[in-house]
Amino acid sequence: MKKKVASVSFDWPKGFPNSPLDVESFLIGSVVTNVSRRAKVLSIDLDTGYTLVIHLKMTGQLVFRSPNDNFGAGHPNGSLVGDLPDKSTRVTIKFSDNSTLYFNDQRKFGWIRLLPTTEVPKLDFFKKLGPEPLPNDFTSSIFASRLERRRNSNIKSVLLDQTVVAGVGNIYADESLWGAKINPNTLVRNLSKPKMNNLFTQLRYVLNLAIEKGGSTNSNYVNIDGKRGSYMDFARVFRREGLACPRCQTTIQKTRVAGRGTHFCPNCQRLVK
DNA sequence: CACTTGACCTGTCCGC
DNA sequence: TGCGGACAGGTCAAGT
Repeated sequence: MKKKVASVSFDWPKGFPNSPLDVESFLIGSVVTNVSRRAKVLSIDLDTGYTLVIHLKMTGQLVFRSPNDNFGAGHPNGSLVGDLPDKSTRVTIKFSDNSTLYFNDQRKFGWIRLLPTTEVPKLDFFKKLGPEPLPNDFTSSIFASRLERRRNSNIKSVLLDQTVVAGVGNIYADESLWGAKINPNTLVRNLSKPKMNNLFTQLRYVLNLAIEKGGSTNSNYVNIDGKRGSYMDFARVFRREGLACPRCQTTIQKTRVAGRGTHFCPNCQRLVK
């Protein structure tokens, strides 16, 4: 159904950084023409030639409700998110059919920008962004050559580098390194070609599994219906420190690599120099 | 230039 | 029970 913006409210000036001052007059009356994703960024195109660009960061939520929806916590279809707006709601966009889009963000790291559609690809982030990992034209040799751009860094931080490959975050970095039996501290220059190929396969496996499971609700993440994702139930190392490695039963450890919590099996994922 | 660290924010958990 | 501090994850600015 056609979604036409009827009203916009936001309690939080930083929610629209670098956007036209009069966000409301730009948005009201505009009609959504397309919704897309690139890396961890969402884009909602409008028929006015403007686009809402959204990043949820860690605790952001984008939840859509129709007037008759009842997805509250006590409901059989219960979601992580109850009645909205709640105290983490930063932006509310109401449509002419009385449906509503809520942008919630507990920690306020996320943002929404309103930009001319033609300006979106010119954002520095998009210009530097690496390829999407899942399309068929992304091959293991392309992956390997992009890793080589940072030969002297540890593989964990390179996986997290959005200019190398788009969209890989902390959870799926740890999970794919476990799958490929690679220690997170391994320098890229010490990774053999077979290991890189293995990592390529494991990364795509983990991402596809996560999509199938609706993502990872480590804390706040929910889908557009406000429902949590279940990948964490299938995680093999992430947040499983102190538990047995599913492959060899060795106790999983947690350390810090690239400034992030990092989980690995000290037996399966030995450091190769 | 390549690479690492700190800031951004708030809620939760842990120890005293 | 209260309170301080560590911690969580994604990106960018600032530092080495």
